[in-house]
Amino acid sequence: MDTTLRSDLAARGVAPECIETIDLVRDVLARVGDKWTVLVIAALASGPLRFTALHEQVAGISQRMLSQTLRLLTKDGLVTRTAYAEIPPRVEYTLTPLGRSLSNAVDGIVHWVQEHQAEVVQNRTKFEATHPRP
Amino acid sequence: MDTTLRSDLAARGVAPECIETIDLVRDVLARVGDKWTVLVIAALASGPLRFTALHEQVAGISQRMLSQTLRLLTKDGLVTRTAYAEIPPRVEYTLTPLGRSLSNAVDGIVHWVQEHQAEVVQNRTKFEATHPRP
DNA sequence: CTGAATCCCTGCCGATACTG
DNA sequence: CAGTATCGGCAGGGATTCAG
Repeated sequence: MDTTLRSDLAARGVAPECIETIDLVRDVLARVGDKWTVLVIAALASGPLRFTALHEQVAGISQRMLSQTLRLLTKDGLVTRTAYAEIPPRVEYTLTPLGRSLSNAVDGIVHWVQEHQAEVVQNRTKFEATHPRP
Repeated sequence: MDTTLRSDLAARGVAPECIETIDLVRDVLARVGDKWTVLVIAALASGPLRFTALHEQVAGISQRMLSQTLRLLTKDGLVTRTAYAEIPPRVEYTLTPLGRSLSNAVDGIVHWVQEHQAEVVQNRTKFEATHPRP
């Protein structure tokens, strides 16, 4: 846990419950900002999927990362894991209502990108043109 | 640039312009999900600030990271950098309209956290209780 | 099929020191 | 004041192997 920021904020008299919120905001942003989480959520948005299906649907993800991502999502209550006692085993992952609501919040950023994509790309190329990196 | 995902998506026939958007969505999410960007944007939301003021306002950030973060934000056109030819030098950073619009989009996630904070925390503790990690 | 465990490499980021 | 340069730790994540 990032103790540094917490103590820095506390040192300047920020209210504890406010620090908690700031901490969780950063935590959630880091989570949705990681390499795979949003892709997994997006894949689950259209309905429940089992492990292998997810592995196929989310392009390029490794088993390790899929497993880890799903465990974290399950832990936060964004995804439910249902294991059926069969042979071979079958496990289904489903987006919870909480997970859907987060997905909707993330959609806000997706829409922002869709609206401002051209502008950002243009800014980048213009910046590189005026700021030569030798 | 994550070539892997791009080729994986291309291999299954996803439209090129759609891949570009997906790429930029991940890029923006990774940016706002990094350790400092949102804090810097939040600090600039209330008005222009110079380098040192930002360094004091954003708790715990190093000069290196502040400088780097500001350069990336400037490159994308989210922040403008204005240097005054004085001694000692003075540089002001200001959020652009584009930066403000992104800030608003991120607010959606902040609100989500504020609404569902308790639920997430509760889910986590419950998960740890039912999933003992020796 | 659904993972967990291990190895290893890369890149992020903090600390420190230096410049115009 | 406003940065850049350099070094080093360490955590994210990919490939592979093992297990239930």
